[in-house]
Amino acid sequence: MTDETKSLRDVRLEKLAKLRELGVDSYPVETKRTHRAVEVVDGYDELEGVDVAAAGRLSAVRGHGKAVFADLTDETGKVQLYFKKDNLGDDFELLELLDLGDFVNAGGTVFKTKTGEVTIEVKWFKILAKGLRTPPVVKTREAGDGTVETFDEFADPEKRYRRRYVDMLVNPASKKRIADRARMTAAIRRFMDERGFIEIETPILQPLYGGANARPFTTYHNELETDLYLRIADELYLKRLLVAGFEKVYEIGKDFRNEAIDRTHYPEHTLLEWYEAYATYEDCITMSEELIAGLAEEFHGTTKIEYQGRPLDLTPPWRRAEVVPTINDATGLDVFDCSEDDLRKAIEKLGGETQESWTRYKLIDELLDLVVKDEAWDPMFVTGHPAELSPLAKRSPGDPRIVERFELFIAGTELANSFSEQNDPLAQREALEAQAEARAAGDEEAQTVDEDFLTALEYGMPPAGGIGVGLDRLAMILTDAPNIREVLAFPQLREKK
RNA sequence: GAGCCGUUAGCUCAGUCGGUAGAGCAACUGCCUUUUAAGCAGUGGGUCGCUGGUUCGAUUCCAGCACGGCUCACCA
Repeated sequence: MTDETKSLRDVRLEKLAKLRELGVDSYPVETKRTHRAVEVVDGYDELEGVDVAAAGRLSAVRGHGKAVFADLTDETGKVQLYFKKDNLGDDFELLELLDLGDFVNAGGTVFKTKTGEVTIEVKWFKILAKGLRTPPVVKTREAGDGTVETFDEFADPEKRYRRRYVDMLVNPASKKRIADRARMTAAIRRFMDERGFIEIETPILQPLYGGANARPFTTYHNELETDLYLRIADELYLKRLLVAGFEKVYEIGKDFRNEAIDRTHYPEHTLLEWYEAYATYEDCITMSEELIAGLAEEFHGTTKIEYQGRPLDLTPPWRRAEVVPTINDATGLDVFDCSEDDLRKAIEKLGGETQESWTRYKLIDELLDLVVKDEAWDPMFVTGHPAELSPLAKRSPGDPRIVERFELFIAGTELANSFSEQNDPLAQREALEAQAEARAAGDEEAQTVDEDFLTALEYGMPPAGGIGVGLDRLAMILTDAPNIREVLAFPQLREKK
């Protein structure tokens, strides 16, 4: 804490002490509240002349000698309070001991000022909670055309993220994003539930991690005396539920990947996964179009939205691009019938870089990025990945070199990944053992062999379509957030030393 | 991990071609009983991110470090 903070804080501590001397409890238990702020404003026609009581924070104070105007802000918005010495007598002096940010309970008669603002003429008030810190004072002015000009916005990203409660307190847009995200999650659950899916929670602490290629967080359970991993995907457990006899399951939860943070990546990210028996990845295409287009309609009233100043058309059906033909067209190669050297040259020609250790399939993956993903803005399904890139997917009946899979790209980032799920226990074992080999050869992100999962498959898993959808990124698109941190309530920053 | 940029009052920002800093809002004092970025008058508040170097003198120049932002790499 700096000295300056202390001095502002000291002033408030002194006021708190004075209140105590006067016998005022600055943190009382009881609140009397009949209306929320915006209910008073919107209900003016019925409430004119009626006594109401509101509670909230003092967000502005405008003194006029023997009268004071103040804004009282609660979760709904703000209502103006009018304190008059004539009405309040000695209590009027207590206003001196209130500060911006204090929680206050006030009751009185609803009226409209000369300038037409709905206001409560206060007859009584009491402090509900004294604040010791001065909140940043952000002021706004509404122009005639409805645009809002903001002064001294609390804008430093570091300060905003480190004290997110202050950010959300003084920046309505920050708070709205978080609330919109919650609405989005609720809408998704409704969407899934309406279609007969049930949400089942699967383990976050896992003895083995799988279902994706990523480095995990490791932890230790004292009583079991064993290392455990924080899950990197829900996939393998949700598929066990298909074995168990559930036909439509989903889960919304956090996955943990021990990786760097950037604009679209965060180590604990929220994923929606669903699995539907007797469906294929084609069904997942339809359903993801319906889900996301429906959310756009719900949030924006249209599927033609804007993201970061650029039009984004979410109207289904969405474009599709097949991996192999697209790469072949762009490079003039046949990716299944050319040398690794050709692939490397093609990558360099497209402005990419390669690493010595990369396998053929990693090279193809890189080409995929360069050729397909970078141009994807409006939604695009990238389908038909080489089988070696997708150990948990079923091979395409028409071409065993590729799988029944899509990745969905929107606004330049991957939003979903889906396959017709591999349910052949022997083929699955083979694919996972190939992963384990790659792992032994140094690929830290290759998957491991989960014997219990393979055993489950041997009991029989129905054919199924499955998908994982990145909900942080979906929230970014729906709330026009430039950075993943904006859709997280409390993003992590490096500790200040 | 790399490159570029940033860090000055509670908040938003100026500024010092090197002589220990300013504004608005917030705070404090006074005036003001329909204001709303209320107004008017006045006051206080800063080891200029940290540590070193150069210098008579560093917040300013240089280096290192910390934290952050953007871009790239990695990745969903």
